Amino acid sequence: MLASTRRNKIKEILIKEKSVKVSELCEMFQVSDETIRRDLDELEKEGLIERNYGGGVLKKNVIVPPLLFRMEENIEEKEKIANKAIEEIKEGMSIFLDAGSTTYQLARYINYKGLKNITVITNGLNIAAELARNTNINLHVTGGNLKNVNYSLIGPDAVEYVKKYNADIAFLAAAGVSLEKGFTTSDIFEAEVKRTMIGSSRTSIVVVDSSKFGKDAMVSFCNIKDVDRVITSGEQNMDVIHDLKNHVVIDLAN
Amino acid sequence: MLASTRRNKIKEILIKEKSVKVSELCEMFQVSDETIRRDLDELEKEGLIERNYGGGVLKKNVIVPPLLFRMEENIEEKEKIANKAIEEIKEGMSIFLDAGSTTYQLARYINYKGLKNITVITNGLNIAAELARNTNINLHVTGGNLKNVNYSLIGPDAVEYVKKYNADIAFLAAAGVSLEKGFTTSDIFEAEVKRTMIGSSRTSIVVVDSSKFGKDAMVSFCNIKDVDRVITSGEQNMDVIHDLKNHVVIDLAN
DNA sequence: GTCGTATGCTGGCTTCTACAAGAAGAAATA
DNA sequence: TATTTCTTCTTGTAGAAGCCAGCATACGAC
Repeated sequence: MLASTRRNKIKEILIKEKSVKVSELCEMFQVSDETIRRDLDELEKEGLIERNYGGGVLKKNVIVPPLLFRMEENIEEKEKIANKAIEEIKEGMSIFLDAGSTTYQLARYINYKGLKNITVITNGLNIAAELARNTNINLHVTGGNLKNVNYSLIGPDAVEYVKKYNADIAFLAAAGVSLEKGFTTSDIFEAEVKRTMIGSSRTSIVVVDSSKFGKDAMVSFCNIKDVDRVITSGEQNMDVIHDLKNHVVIDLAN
Repeated sequence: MLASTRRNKIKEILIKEKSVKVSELCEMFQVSDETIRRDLDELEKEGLIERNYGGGVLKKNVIVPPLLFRMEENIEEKEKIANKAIEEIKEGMSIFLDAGSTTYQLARYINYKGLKNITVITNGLNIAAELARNTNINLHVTGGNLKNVNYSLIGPDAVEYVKKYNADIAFLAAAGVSLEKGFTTSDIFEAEVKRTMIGSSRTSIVVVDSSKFGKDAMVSFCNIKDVDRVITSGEQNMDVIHDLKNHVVIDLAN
Protein backbone atom coordinates (compact mmCIF):
# COMPACT_ATOMS: atom_id res chain seq x y z
CA MET A 1 0.00 0.00 0.00
CA LEU A 2 1.20 3.48 -0.87
CA ALA A 3 2.09 5.71 2.05
CA SER A 4 -0.30 8.35 0.79
CA THR A 5 -3.11 5.81 0.49
CA ARG A 6 -2.54 4.77 4.05
CA ARG A 7 -2.65 8.36 5.20
CA ASN A 8 -5.84 8.98 3.32
CA LYS A 9 -7.40 5.97 4.96
CA ILE A 10 -6.31 7.27 8.32
CA LYS A 11 -8.01 10.54 7.45
CA GLU A 12 -11.21 8.74 6.63
CA ILE A 13 -11.10 6.86 9.90
CA LEU A 14 -10.47 10.12 11.71
CA ILE A 15 -13.45 11.78 10.13
CA LYS A 16 -15.64 8.88 11.10
CA GLU A 17 -14.25 8.13 14.56
CA LYS A 18 -12.93 11.58 15.55
CA SER A 19 -9.82 9.98 17.05
CA VAL A 20 -7.35 7.21 16.37
CA LYS A 21 -4.92 5.10 18.38
CA VAL A 22 -1.42 4.29 17.25
CA SER A 23 -1.71 0.69 18.33
CA GLU A 24 -4.96 0.12 16.47
CA LEU A 25 -3.61 1.60 13.26
CA CYS A 26 -0.46 -0.56 13.52
CA GLU A 27 -2.64 -3.61 13.69
CA MET A 28 -4.94 -2.45 10.94
CA PHE A 29 -2.27 -1.62 8.38
CA GLN A 30 0.30 -4.15 9.54
CA VAL A 31 3.09 -1.63 9.85
CA SER A 32 5.29 -0.64 12.74
CA ASP A 33 4.29 1.94 15.30
CA GLU A 34 6.98 4.35 14.13
CA THR A 35 5.45 4.42 10.70
CA ILE A 36 2.05 5.28 12.11
CA ARG A 37 3.59 7.95 14.29
CA ARG A 38 5.27 9.47 11.28
CA ASP A 39 1.90 9.46 9.52
CA LEU A 40 0.28 11.18 12.46
CA ASP A 41 3.10 13.73 12.58
CA GLU A 42 2.35 14.46 8.98
CA LEU A 43 -1.36 14.91 9.62
CA GLU A 44 -0.53 17.16 12.52
CA LYS A 45 1.60 19.30 10.25
CA GLU A 46 -1.35 19.51 7.87
CA GLY A 47 -3.36 20.81 10.77
CA LEU A 48 -5.84 17.97 10.66
CA ILE A 49 -5.23 16.46 14.06
CA GLU A 50 -3.89 17.16 17.48
CA ARG A 51 -1.36 14.64 18.57
CA ASN A 52 -1.46 13.14 22.03
CA TYR A 53 -0.12 10.23 23.97
CA GLY A 54 -1.14 7.01 22.26
CA GLY A 55 -2.85 8.53 19.26
CA GLY A 56 -4.45 11.67 17.86
CA VAL A 57 -7.78 13.47 17.73
CA LEU A 58 -9.45 15.34 14.91
CA LYS A 59 -9.17 19.08 15.43
CA LYS A 60 -12.46 20.80 16.14
CA ASN A 61 -12.27 23.52 13.54
CA VAL A 62 -11.45 21.28 10.62
CA ILE A 63 -13.88 21.59 7.78
CA VAL A 64 -14.30 18.35 5.95
CA PRO A 65 -14.33 19.19 2.27
CA PRO A 66 -17.90 18.33 1.39
CA LEU A 67 -18.15 16.89 -2.09
CA LEU A 68 -14.70 15.48 -2.13
CA PHE A 69 -15.93 12.72 0.03
CA ARG A 70 -19.56 12.83 -0.89
CA MET A 71 -18.85 11.69 -4.43
CA GLU A 72 -17.48 8.52 -3.01
CA GLU A 73 -19.96 8.02 -0.24
CA ASN A 74 -22.42 5.19 -0.61
CA ILE A 75 -21.00 4.39 -3.98
CA GLU A 76 -22.22 0.80 -4.01
CA GLU A 77 -25.69 1.91 -3.10
CA LYS A 78 -25.71 4.52 -5.82
CA GLU A 79 -24.62 1.92 -8.32
CA LYS A 80 -27.49 -0.32 -7.33
CA ILE A 81 -29.91 2.54 -7.70
CA ALA A 82 -28.49 3.46 -11.10
CA ASN A 83 -28.75 -0.13 -12.21
CA LYS A 84 -32.39 -0.18 -11.24
CA ALA A 85 -33.17 3.21 -12.73
CA ILE A 86 -31.73 2.29 -16.08
CA GLU A 87 -34.51 -0.25 -16.57
CA GLU A 88 -36.88 2.65 -17.11
CA ILE A 89 -35.03 3.85 -20.19
CA LYS A 90 -36.19 2.37 -23.48
CA GLU A 91 -34.87 2.86 -26.95
CA GLY A 92 -36.02 6.04 -28.63
CA MET A 93 -36.67 7.90 -25.39
CA SER A 94 -35.39 11.29 -24.48
CA ILE A 95 -34.49 11.95 -20.89
CA PHE A 96 -33.36 14.74 -18.61
CA LEU A 97 -30.41 13.89 -16.40
CA ASP A 98 -30.07 16.26 -13.50
CA ALA A 99 -26.60 17.00 -12.11
CA GLY A 100 -25.69 14.91 -9.08
CA SER A 101 -23.63 11.99 -7.96
CA THR A 102 -26.34 9.36 -8.27
CA THR A 103 -27.35 10.60 -11.69
CA TYR A 104 -23.67 10.53 -12.60
CA GLN A 105 -23.64 6.84 -11.77
CA LEU A 106 -26.68 6.49 -13.97
CA ALA A 107 -24.75 8.07 -16.83
CA ARG A 108 -21.91 5.64 -16.27
CA TYR A 109 -24.34 2.75 -16.44
CA ILE A 110 -25.83 4.08 -19.63
CA ASN A 111 -22.37 3.81 -21.17
CA TYR A 112 -21.59 0.54 -19.51
CA LYS A 113 -24.77 -1.15 -20.65
CA GLY A 114 -24.32 0.29 -24.12
CA LEU A 115 -27.72 1.94 -24.34
CA LYS A 116 -28.22 3.50 -27.71
CA ASN A 117 -30.67 5.51 -29.72
CA ILE A 118 -31.63 7.72 -26.82
CA THR A 119 -31.46 11.45 -26.33
CA VAL A 120 -30.04 12.82 -23.11
CA ILE A 121 -30.30 16.40 -21.94
CA THR A 122 -28.17 17.17 -18.93
CA ASN A 123 -27.00 20.09 -16.85
CA GLY A 124 -24.20 18.07 -15.25
CA LEU A 125 -20.83 18.79 -16.79
CA ASN A 126 -19.33 15.57 -15.48
CA ILE A 127 -22.33 13.66 -16.79
CA ALA A 128 -21.90 15.28 -20.18
CA ALA A 129 -18.21 14.44 -20.21
CA GLU A 130 -19.00 10.84 -19.35
CA LEU A 131 -21.66 10.51 -22.03
CA ALA A 132 -19.51 12.24 -24.63
CA ARG A 133 -17.65 8.96 -24.93
CA ASN A 134 -20.74 7.28 -26.23
CA THR A 135 -21.31 8.06 -29.89
CA ASN A 136 -24.56 6.12 -29.92
CA ILE A 137 -26.55 8.62 -27.95
CA ASN A 138 -27.68 12.08 -28.83
CA LEU A 139 -26.38 14.37 -26.13
CA HIS A 140 -27.60 17.86 -25.36
CA VAL A 141 -26.07 20.04 -22.71
CA THR A 142 -28.02 22.86 -21.13
CA GLY A 143 -26.18 26.11 -21.07
CA GLY A 144 -25.46 27.80 -17.81
CA ASN A 145 -23.02 28.93 -15.22
CA LEU A 146 -20.84 26.24 -13.71
CA LYS A 147 -21.06 25.54 -10.01
CA ASN A 148 -17.71 23.95 -9.31
CA VAL A 149 -18.55 21.84 -6.31
CA ASN A 150 -20.85 19.50 -8.18
CA TYR A 151 -20.32 20.39 -11.82
CA SER A 152 -23.87 21.57 -12.32
CA LEU A 153 -24.80 24.18 -14.89
CA ILE A 154 -27.30 26.52 -13.36
CA GLY A 155 -28.91 29.92 -13.69
CA PRO A 156 -31.52 31.39 -16.02
CA ASP A 157 -29.85 30.00 -19.12
CA ALA A 158 -30.09 26.46 -17.82
CA VAL A 159 -33.72 26.97 -16.90
CA GLU A 160 -34.56 28.50 -20.27
CA TYR A 161 -32.90 25.63 -22.01
CA VAL A 162 -34.81 22.97 -20.14
CA LYS A 163 -38.08 24.81 -20.76
CA LYS A 164 -37.59 24.53 -24.49
CA TYR A 165 -37.55 20.76 -24.54
CA ASN A 166 -39.80 17.90 -23.52
CA ALA A 167 -38.61 14.55 -22.34
CA ASP A 168 -40.09 11.19 -21.50
CA ILE A 169 -38.39 10.96 -18.15
CA ALA A 170 -36.56 13.36 -15.85
CA PHE A 171 -34.10 11.70 -13.48
CA LEU A 172 -33.54 14.00 -10.54
CA ALA A 173 -31.07 14.04 -7.71
CA ALA A 174 -31.89 15.33 -4.22
CA ALA A 175 -29.93 16.19 -1.10
CA GLY A 176 -32.80 15.47 1.26
CA VAL A 177 -36.22 13.78 1.36
CA SER A 178 -38.87 14.20 4.01
CA LEU A 179 -42.63 14.16 4.23
CA GLU A 180 -42.80 17.75 5.47
CA LYS A 181 -40.34 19.47 3.16
CA GLY A 182 -40.52 17.11 0.22
CA PHE A 183 -37.39 16.88 -1.95
CA THR A 184 -34.69 19.38 -1.13
CA THR A 185 -31.39 20.64 -2.49
CA SER A 186 -28.80 23.08 -1.24
CA ASP A 187 -28.95 25.70 -3.96
CA ILE A 188 -31.85 27.83 -5.14
CA PHE A 189 -30.61 27.88 -8.71
CA GLU A 190 -30.34 24.14 -8.83
CA ALA A 191 -33.82 23.89 -7.39
CA GLU A 192 -35.14 26.02 -10.21
CA VAL A 193 -33.60 23.77 -12.84
CA LYS A 194 -35.03 20.69 -11.16
CA ARG A 195 -38.52 22.17 -11.04
CA THR A 196 -38.32 23.03 -14.69
CA MET A 197 -37.21 19.52 -15.55
CA ILE A 198 -40.22 18.11 -13.74
CA GLY A 199 -42.48 20.48 -15.65
CA SER A 200 -40.95 19.55 -18.98
CA SER A 201 -41.14 15.80 -18.68
CA ARG A 202 -43.87 13.23 -18.87
CA THR A 203 -42.55 11.21 -15.93
CA SER A 204 -40.25 12.34 -13.14
CA ILE A 205 -38.14 9.99 -11.12
CA VAL A 206 -36.01 10.90 -8.14
CA VAL A 207 -32.92 8.77 -7.62
CA VAL A 208 -31.56 9.11 -4.12
CA ASP A 209 -29.64 6.96 -1.69
CA SER A 210 -31.20 6.06 1.62
CA SER A 211 -28.94 8.29 3.69
CA LYS A 212 -30.90 11.29 2.44
CA PHE A 213 -34.21 10.15 3.89
CA GLY A 214 -35.49 12.13 6.82
CA LYS A 215 -33.10 14.99 6.08
CA ASP A 216 -33.82 18.43 4.72
CA ALA A 217 -31.47 20.64 2.71
CA MET A 218 -31.95 24.37 2.27
CA VAL A 219 -34.43 24.58 -0.60
CA SER A 220 -37.44 22.43 -1.39
CA PHE A 221 -37.86 21.89 -5.09
CA CYS A 222 -41.08 19.92 -4.97
CA ASN A 223 -43.45 17.95 -2.78
CA ILE A 224 -43.36 14.23 -2.41
CA LYS A 225 -46.46 13.75 -4.51
CA ASP A 226 -45.12 15.91 -7.34
CA VAL A 227 -42.92 13.16 -8.69
CA ASP A 228 -44.02 9.87 -10.11
CA ARG A 229 -41.49 7.58 -8.57
CA VAL A 230 -38.54 7.38 -6.23
CA ILE A 231 -35.77 4.88 -6.71
CA THR A 232 -33.63 4.18 -3.69
CA SER A 233 -32.08 1.35 -1.75
CA GLY A 234 -33.40 0.44 1.64
CA GLU A 235 -30.20 0.00 3.54
CA GLN A 236 -30.97 2.55 6.22
CA ASN A 237 -33.95 4.63 7.20
CA MET A 238 -36.36 1.87 6.38
CA ASP A 239 -38.88 3.52 8.72
CA VAL A 240 -38.92 6.85 6.88
CA ILE A 241 -39.13 5.08 3.57
CA HIS A 242 -42.06 3.10 4.87
CA ASP A 243 -43.92 6.28 5.86
CA LEU A 244 -43.41 7.79 2.44
CA LYS A 245 -44.76 4.74 0.67
CA ASN A 246 -48.27 5.98 1.33
CA HIS A 247 -47.58 9.03 -0.78
CA VAL A 248 -45.35 7.98 -3.64
CA VAL A 249 -44.19 4.87 -5.46
CA ILE A 250 -40.85 3.82 -4.04
CA ASP A 251 -38.70 1.26 -5.79
CA LEU A 252 -36.09 -0.47 -3.75
CA ALA A 253 -32.96 -1.46 -5.64
CA ASN A 254 -31.06 -4.37 -4.24
CA MET B 1 2.08 -2.39 -26.98
CA LEU B 2 1.99 1.25 -27.95
CA ALA B 3 3.00 3.72 -25.28
CA SER B 4 -0.24 5.61 -25.64
CA THR B 5 -2.23 2.39 -25.31
CA ARG B 6 -0.40 1.60 -22.13
CA ARG B 7 -1.05 5.04 -20.77
CA ASN B 8 -4.71 4.77 -21.55
CA LYS B 9 -4.84 1.46 -19.72
CA ILE B 10 -3.13 3.07 -16.76
CA LYS B 11 -5.78 5.75 -16.83
CA GLU B 12 -8.50 3.15 -16.76
CA ILE B 13 -6.90 1.44 -13.80
CA LEU B 14 -6.59 4.79 -12.07
CA ILE B 15 -10.24 5.54 -12.51
CA LYS B 16 -11.17 2.21 -11.07
CA GLU B 17 -8.62 1.97 -8.28
CA LYS B 18 -8.00 5.67 -7.50
CA SER B 19 -4.28 4.98 -7.18
CA VAL B 20 -1.53 2.96 -8.82
CA LYS B 21 1.85 1.63 -7.79
CA VAL B 22 4.88 1.75 -10.00
CA SER B 23 5.86 -1.78 -9.08
CA GLU B 24 2.46 -3.23 -9.90
CA LEU B 25 2.35 -1.54 -13.25
CA CYS B 26 5.85 -2.80 -14.10
CA GLU B 27 4.68 -6.30 -13.44
CA MET B 28 1.42 -5.85 -15.28
CA PHE B 29 2.87 -4.41 -18.48
CA GLN B 30 6.25 -6.14 -18.32
CA VAL B 31 8.20 -2.95 -18.76
CA SER B 32 10.88 -1.34 -16.64
CA ASP B 33 10.08 0.94 -13.74
CA GLU B 34 11.64 3.85 -15.62
CA THR B 35 9.06 3.55 -18.33
CA ILE B 36 6.22 3.51 -15.88
CA ARG B 37 7.64 6.50 -14.10
CA ARG B 38 7.80 8.35 -17.37
CA ASP B 39 4.18 7.43 -18.00
CA LEU B 40 3.18 8.73 -14.61
CA ASP B 41 5.14 11.93 -15.19
CA GLU B 42 3.12 12.39 -18.31
CA LEU B 43 -0.17 11.84 -16.52
CA GLU B 44 0.91 14.30 -13.90
CA LYS B 45 1.59 16.90 -16.56
CA GLU B 46 -1.88 16.26 -17.91
CA GLY B 47 -3.18 17.06 -14.47
CA LEU B 48 -4.75 13.67 -13.98
CA ILE B 49 -2.73 12.40 -11.08
CA GLU B 50 -0.62 13.49 -8.20
CA ARG B 51 2.67 11.73 -8.15
CA ASN B 52 4.05 10.38 -4.92
CA TYR B 53 6.61 7.96 -3.65
CA GLY B 54 5.97 4.56 -5.18
CA GLY B 55 3.10 5.51 -7.41
CA GLY B 56 0.40 8.06 -8.01
CA VAL B 57 -3.13 8.90 -6.97
CA LEU B 58 -6.00 10.19 -9.05
CA LYS B 59 -6.53 13.87 -8.39
CA LYS B 60 -9.81 14.76 -6.81
CA ASN B 61 -12.04 17.01 -8.86
CA VAL B 62 -10.89 15.47 -12.06
CA ILE B 63 -13.72 14.93 -14.42
CA VAL B 64 -12.84 11.58 -15.72
CA PRO B 65 -13.19 11.56 -19.46
CA PRO B 66 -10.68 14.21 -20.50
CA LEU B 67 -8.55 11.19 -20.99
CA LEU B 68 -10.52 10.16 -23.99
CA PHE B 69 -9.97 13.50 -25.53
CA ARG B 70 -8.29 12.86 -28.77
CA MET B 71 -4.57 12.61 -29.34
CA GLU B 72 -3.40 15.87 -30.72
CA GLU B 73 -1.34 16.68 -33.74
CA ASN B 74 1.22 19.47 -33.69
CA ILE B 75 0.91 19.62 -29.96
CA GLU B 76 4.10 21.60 -29.38
CA GLU B 77 3.12 24.18 -31.90
CA LYS B 78 -0.33 24.53 -30.40
CA GLU B 79 1.20 24.96 -26.99
CA LYS B 80 3.39 27.78 -28.27
CA ILE B 81 0.38 29.44 -29.81
CA ALA B 82 -1.62 29.07 -26.63
CA ASN B 83 1.22 30.51 -24.62
CA LYS B 84 1.29 33.55 -26.87
CA ALA B 85 -2.47 33.94 -26.96
CA ILE B 86 -2.78 33.93 -23.21
CA GLU B 87 -0.90 37.23 -23.07
CA GLU B 88 -4.01 38.90 -24.45
CA ILE B 89 -6.11 37.93 -21.45
CA LYS B 90 -6.14 40.43 -18.61
CA GLU B 91 -7.80 40.21 -15.25
CA GLY B 92 -11.47 41.06 -15.27
CA MET B 93 -11.99 40.18 -18.91
CA SER B 94 -14.65 37.94 -20.30
CA ILE B 95 -13.78 35.78 -23.26
CA PHE B 96 -15.36 33.35 -25.67
CA LEU B 97 -13.42 30.13 -26.14
CA ASP B 98 -14.46 28.34 -29.27
CA ALA B 99 -14.29 24.55 -29.35
CA GLY B 100 -11.11 23.21 -30.93
CA SER B 101 -7.80 21.64 -30.14
CA THR B 102 -5.76 24.83 -30.10
CA THR B 103 -8.31 26.58 -27.94
CA TYR B 104 -8.26 23.52 -25.70
CA GLN B 105 -4.54 24.08 -25.22
CA LEU B 106 -5.35 27.65 -24.41
CA ALA B 107 -7.71 26.44 -21.67
CA ARG B 108 -4.97 24.22 -20.28
CA TYR B 109 -2.62 27.18 -20.18
CA ILE B 110 -5.21 29.27 -18.40
CA ASN B 111 -5.21 26.67 -15.66
CA TYR B 112 -1.50 26.15 -15.75
CA LYS B 113 -0.69 29.84 -15.45
CA GLY B 114 -3.30 30.23 -12.75
CA LEU B 115 -5.25 33.02 -14.41
CA LYS B 116 -8.03 34.22 -12.21
CA ASN B 117 -10.88 36.65 -12.07
CA ILE B 118 -11.90 36.08 -15.66
CA THR B 119 -15.13 34.89 -17.21
CA VAL B 120 -15.00 32.23 -19.87
CA ILE B 121 -17.86 31.26 -22.12
CA THR B 122 -17.20 28.13 -24.14
CA ASN B 123 -18.96 25.70 -26.41
CA GLY B 124 -16.22 23.08 -26.05
CA LEU B 125 -17.12 20.31 -23.65
CA ASN B 126 -13.50 19.30 -23.18
CA ILE B 127 -12.57 22.92 -22.59
CA ALA B 128 -15.33 23.22 -20.00
CA ALA B 129 -14.16 20.04 -18.30
CA GLU B 130 -10.64 21.36 -18.17
CA LEU B 131 -11.64 24.75 -16.78
CA ALA B 132 -14.04 23.21 -14.27
CA ARG B 133 -10.98 22.33 -12.21
CA ASN B 134 -10.20 25.98 -11.77
CA THR B 135 -12.38 27.52 -9.09
CA ASN B 136 -10.94 30.96 -9.71
CA ILE B 137 -12.67 31.56 -12.97
CA ASN B 138 -16.30 32.09 -13.77
CA LEU B 139 -17.25 29.49 -16.33
CA HIS B 140 -20.27 29.55 -18.60
CA VAL B 141 -21.09 26.77 -20.99
CA THR B 142 -23.25 27.37 -24.02
CA GLY B 143 -26.03 24.90 -24.40
CA GLY B 144 -26.25 22.79 -27.48
CA ASN B 145 -26.03 19.46 -29.14
CA LEU B 146 -22.77 17.60 -28.73
CA LYS B 147 -20.72 16.78 -31.79
CA ASN B 148 -18.66 13.86 -30.58
CA VAL B 149 -15.66 14.17 -32.83
CA ASN B 150 -14.46 17.43 -31.37
CA TYR B 151 -16.63 17.88 -28.29
CA SER B 152 -18.26 21.02 -29.59
CA LEU B 153 -21.73 22.10 -28.57
CA ILE B 154 -23.53 23.34 -31.63
CA GLY B 155 -26.93 24.12 -33.08
CA PRO B 156 -29.44 26.91 -32.57
CA ASP B 157 -29.18 26.71 -28.78
CA ALA B 158 -25.46 27.34 -28.84
CA VAL B 159 -25.93 30.25 -31.23
CA GLU B 160 -28.73 31.74 -29.14
CA TYR B 161 -26.60 31.48 -26.07
CA VAL B 162 -23.63 33.25 -27.58
CA LYS B 163 -25.89 36.00 -28.92
CA LYS B 164 -27.01 36.82 -25.42
CA TYR B 165 -23.56 37.69 -24.15
CA ASN B 166 -20.76 40.10 -25.00
CA ALA B 167 -17.11 39.42 -24.46
CA ASP B 168 -13.85 41.28 -24.68
CA ILE B 169 -12.18 38.69 -26.83
CA ALA B 170 -13.31 35.71 -28.86
CA PHE B 171 -10.65 33.06 -29.40
CA LEU B 172 -11.57 31.06 -32.46
CA ALA B 173 -10.28 27.86 -33.94
CA ALA B 174 -10.20 27.17 -37.67
CA ALA B 175 -9.62 24.15 -39.89
CA GLY B 176 -8.31 26.17 -42.80
CA VAL B 177 -7.05 29.64 -43.69
CA SER B 178 -6.65 31.09 -47.17
CA LEU B 179 -6.87 34.48 -48.82
CA GLU B 180 -9.71 33.39 -51.09
CA LYS B 181 -11.96 31.50 -48.69
CA GLY B 182 -10.96 33.20 -45.47
CA PHE B 183 -11.29 31.09 -42.32
CA THR B 184 -13.00 27.77 -42.77
CA THR B 185 -14.35 24.89 -40.71
CA SER B 186 -15.87 21.55 -41.56
CA ASP B 187 -19.34 21.97 -40.12
CA ILE B 188 -22.03 24.50 -40.95
CA PHE B 189 -23.33 24.54 -37.36
CA GLU B 190 -19.91 25.20 -35.97
CA ALA B 191 -19.48 27.97 -38.49
CA GLU B 192 -22.65 29.59 -37.24
CA VAL B 193 -21.43 29.58 -33.64
CA LYS B 194 -18.09 31.05 -34.68
CA ARG B 195 -19.74 33.84 -36.62
CA THR B 196 -21.91 34.67 -33.66
CA MET B 197 -18.91 34.75 -31.35
CA ILE B 198 -17.22 37.24 -33.65
CA GLY B 199 -20.35 39.37 -33.63
CA SER B 200 -20.63 39.28 -29.86
CA SER B 201 -17.09 40.25 -28.99
CA ARG B 202 -15.05 43.41 -29.09
CA THR B 203 -11.94 41.71 -30.46
CA SER B 204 -11.69 38.42 -32.31
CA ILE B 205 -8.54 36.39 -32.49
CA VAL B 206 -8.04 33.24 -34.51
CA VAL B 207 -5.58 30.75 -33.05
CA VAL B 208 -4.43 28.27 -35.64
CA ASP B 209 -1.35 26.19 -36.29
CA SER B 210 0.61 26.72 -39.45
CA SER B 211 -0.44 23.45 -41.05
CA LYS B 212 -3.86 24.99 -41.74
CA PHE B 213 -2.55 27.79 -43.92
CA GLY B 214 -3.34 27.56 -47.58
CA LYS B 215 -6.05 24.96 -46.93
CA ASP B 216 -9.80 25.27 -47.15
CA ALA B 217 -12.38 23.27 -45.19
CA MET B 218 -16.02 22.98 -46.21
CA VAL B 219 -17.53 26.14 -44.79
CA SER B 220 -16.15 29.66 -44.59
CA PHE B 221 -17.13 31.38 -41.40
CA CYS B 222 -15.59 34.74 -42.13
CA ASN B 223 -13.16 36.64 -44.30
CA ILE B 224 -9.59 37.30 -43.40
CA LYS B 225 -10.24 40.94 -42.65
CA ASP B 226 -13.20 40.16 -40.38
CA VAL B 227 -10.99 39.22 -37.47
CA ASP B 228 -8.61 41.45 -35.60
CA ARG B 229 -5.68 39.18 -35.20
CA VAL B 230 -4.31 35.76 -36.01
CA ILE B 231 -1.92 33.96 -33.70
CA THR B 232 0.08 31.16 -35.23
CA SER B 233 3.56 29.77 -35.38
CA GLY B 234 5.60 30.12 -38.51
CA GLU B 235 7.01 26.67 -38.74
CA GLN B 236 5.64 25.87 -42.15
CA ASN B 237 3.84 27.80 -44.86
CA MET B 238 5.81 30.94 -44.24
CA ASP B 239 4.94 32.07 -47.77
CA VAL B 240 1.18 31.93 -47.28
CA ILE B 241 1.52 33.64 -43.93
CA HIS B 242 3.54 36.35 -45.59
CA ASP B 243 0.81 36.96 -48.17
CA LEU B 244 -1.83 37.26 -45.51
CA LYS B 245 0.14 39.79 -43.53
CA ASN B 246 -1.05 42.47 -45.90
CA HIS B 247 -4.62 41.84 -44.78
CA VAL B 248 -4.53 40.99 -41.10
CA VAL B 249 -2.25 41.27 -38.08
CA ILE B 250 -0.43 37.98 -37.66
CA ASP B 251 1.46 37.20 -34.48
CA LEU B 252 4.10 34.53 -34.66
CA ALA B 253 4.58 32.49 -31.49
CA ASN B 254 7.98 30.93 -31.04
C1' DG C 1 21.37 8.65 -43.67
C1' DT C 2 19.33 11.82 -39.77
C1' DC C 3 15.99 12.82 -36.58
C1' DG C 4 12.76 12.01 -32.92
C1' DT C 5 10.57 8.87 -29.82
C1' DA C 6 10.42 5.07 -26.71
C1' DT C 7 12.74 2.09 -23.81
C1' DG C 8 16.19 0.01 -20.82
C1' DC C 9 20.32 0.19 -17.98
C1' DT C 10 23.67 2.12 -14.66
C1' DG C 11 25.20 4.52 -10.60
C1' DG C 12 24.43 7.75 -7.09
C1' DC C 13 21.11 9.74 -4.32
C1' DT C 14 16.76 10.17 -1.42
C1' DT C 15 12.86 8.34 1.00
C1' DC C 16 10.48 4.92 3.55
C1' DT C 17 10.27 1.52 6.91
C1' DA C 18 11.56 -1.84 10.59
C1' DC C 19 14.32 -2.90 14.38
C1' DA C 20 16.57 -1.78 18.63
C1' DA C 21 17.56 0.64 22.73
C1' DG C 22 17.03 4.13 25.83
C1' DA C 23 14.04 8.14 27.50
C1' DA C 24 9.73 9.81 28.95
C1' DG C 25 5.00 9.42 30.24
C1' DA C 26 1.02 7.05 32.44
C1' DA C 27 -0.82 3.99 35.70
C1' DA C 28 -0.76 1.05 39.52
C1' DT C 29 0.80 -0.15 44.03
C1' DA C 30 3.04 0.34 48.46
C1' DT D 1 4.23 10.54 47.92
C1' DA D 2 7.53 7.40 46.14
C1' DT D 3 8.38 3.45 43.51
C1' DT D 4 7.56 0.13 40.18
C1' DT D 5 5.81 -1.42 35.91
C1' DC D 6 4.02 -0.96 31.59
C1' DT D 7 3.28 1.66 27.52
C1' DT D 8 4.53 5.02 24.34
C1' DC D 9 7.84 8.08 22.32
C1' DT D 10 12.37 9.37 20.35
C1' DT D 11 16.47 8.54 18.11
C1' DG D 12 19.90 6.12 15.42
C1' DT D 13 20.97 2.64 12.10
C1' DA D 14 20.54 -0.16 8.20
C1' DG D 15 18.41 -2.16 4.40
C1' DA D 16 15.08 -1.98 0.85
C1' DA D 17 12.64 0.50 -2.49
C1' DG D 18 12.11 4.25 -5.25
C1' DC D 19 13.93 8.30 -7.77
C1' DC D 20 16.77 10.91 -11.09
C1' DA D 21 20.07 11.92 -14.72
C1' DG D 22 22.66 10.46 -18.23
C1' DC D 23 23.84 7.31 -21.72
C1' DA D 24 22.97 3.59 -25.06
C1' DT D 25 20.01 1.05 -28.09
C1' DA D 26 16.18 0.18 -31.16
C1' DC D 27 12.73 1.52 -34.28
C1' DG D 28 10.10 4.10 -37.49
C1' DA D 29 9.42 8.51 -40.12
C1' DC D 30 11.18 11.75 -43.04
